[in-house]
Amino acid sequence: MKIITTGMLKKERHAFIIRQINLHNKVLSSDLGLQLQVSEDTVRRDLNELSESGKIIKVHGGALSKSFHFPYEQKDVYAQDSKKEVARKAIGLVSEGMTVLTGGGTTMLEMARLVPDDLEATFFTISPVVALELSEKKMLTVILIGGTLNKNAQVNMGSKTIADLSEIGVDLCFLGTNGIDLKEGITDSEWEVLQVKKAMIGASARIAIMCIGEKLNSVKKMKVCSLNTIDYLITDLASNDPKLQSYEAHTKVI
Amino acid sequence: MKIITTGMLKKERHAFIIRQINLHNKVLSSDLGLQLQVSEDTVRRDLNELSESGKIIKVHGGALSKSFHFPYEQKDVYAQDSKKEVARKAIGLVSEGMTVLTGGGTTMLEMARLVPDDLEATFFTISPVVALELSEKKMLTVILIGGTLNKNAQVNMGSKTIADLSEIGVDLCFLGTNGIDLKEGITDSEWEVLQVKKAMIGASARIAIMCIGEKLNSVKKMKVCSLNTIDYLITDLASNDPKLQSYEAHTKVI
DNA sequence: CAGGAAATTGCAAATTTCTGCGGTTTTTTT
DNA sequence: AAAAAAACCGCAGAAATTTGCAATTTCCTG
Repeated sequence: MKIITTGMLKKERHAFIIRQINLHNKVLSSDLGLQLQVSEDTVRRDLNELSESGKIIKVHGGALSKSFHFPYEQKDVYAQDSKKEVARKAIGLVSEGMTVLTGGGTTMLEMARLVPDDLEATFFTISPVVALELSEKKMLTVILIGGTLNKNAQVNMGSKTIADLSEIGVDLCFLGTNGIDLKEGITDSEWEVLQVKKAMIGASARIAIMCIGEKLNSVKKMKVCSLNTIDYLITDLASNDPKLQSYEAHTKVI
Repeated sequence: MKIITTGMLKKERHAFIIRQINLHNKVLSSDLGLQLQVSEDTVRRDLNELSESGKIIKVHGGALSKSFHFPYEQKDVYAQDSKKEVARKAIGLVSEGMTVLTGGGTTMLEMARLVPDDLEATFFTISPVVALELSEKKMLTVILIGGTLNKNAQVNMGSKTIADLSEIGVDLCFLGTNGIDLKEGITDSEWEVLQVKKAMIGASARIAIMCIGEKLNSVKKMKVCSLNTIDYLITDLASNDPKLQSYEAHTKVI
């Protein structure tokens, strides 16, 4: 990635660094030196200041996100990258002026982070976390669908959420899922989640399912909708991946 | 870009600077000196004034937009200790089984943190931040009132929020305020905020106002309600503080 | 409209902050 | 253990800011 910046104020550099860290979970002093067009000493001084005020964690070679958890196992990191890739592809579907509805979860959060700063659009969401992240983007209108906050999923659920969803209409809805299968379509294991997802589907003209490749061909207890209801299937896999071939008959694979 | 200006009054220069900042998110002292045809010393004095009145953020080399902020940065909390004391007193009003409604802001967030882990109660809130904090408490039911997320206040506002508030009824409502005065009662400076606060008051059997002592006897542009509407006034001051005496005729001072 | 107080502005000197560089130390890699 | 990479340290020049002060302008008031 090449980012050219000139004549930044120190505070701006700090903000830039924080953004880079939020985006990639880490930064290298050498990269920042090039991107910010300053010496690595200056970068290190910046990192020191940010570190002393507790915004980042400085390590040899650069810095890490404060919320960065050291990889417990390789798979976690791998999934993280996969989700970022899914998010990156997903945000490509959103264009100027659209009205979008999103659920919660880490993939949605990643997507919220990747919304371009100059995009003017309206985002409905049932996730307070996603809403707060989206509120960083100046040009967005963010509407939080209320309801009973589910402590595990950290999204709003329940009859109020369902009722409110039934009153809106959006262009595109992003949904995550744990169960997706050729025959059973989209499935879920929790009844409450199921109800909300159905309501979200009902509120949207087009539906995009986001899931990492390893979730393909797994079936949960209850059916959300069939594959034909889905307009886009967004995964981290390459579009020519054989695992995706059989899905292409039912939906647009991205 | 070349902008030629001559013979501007200070007020005009200030307006010009604010415009430039709104446009570009930052200004350089040196640029402004040229654009305004005044010495950089004058520019710096202007920036100092604008900074002191909280319109901009002055940094070495120029100034940044007030809305310039780091993603995730916890803004320096002003008078944090006082607010914690207010929060500590406030949470004492909540008892088992109650239904409570709260607004947003740092004081409310402090209160959310202080909710006992074993308290079983229902909290309605218009603040996603407070909601997420409350969701840490296992025994609470947390209901987030939806609406359009206000980027500055980080609370939900707008007609949807008002409508939803009109449909609920709670035992106790916690409200923060910037303006409280014996004669004018509770006042606020933003119309949208005013509407929401009125709706919150309408939804609750009892009203508790939370504010730090220094806010006492200040008046803003628009009236929320009179002091008699208020059931509790919670401040960080000792209950025998002379500043509080005159309020005791209208409301219970804590 | 004259006169004077108060506010404003530019200038220069003193001070502080910022930044890159060379030399040295520490950490990591080979 | 040696080599390489990254950090650290201190310094000096550049840039920005502060401060005091004098000159000027603005704003009242009679």
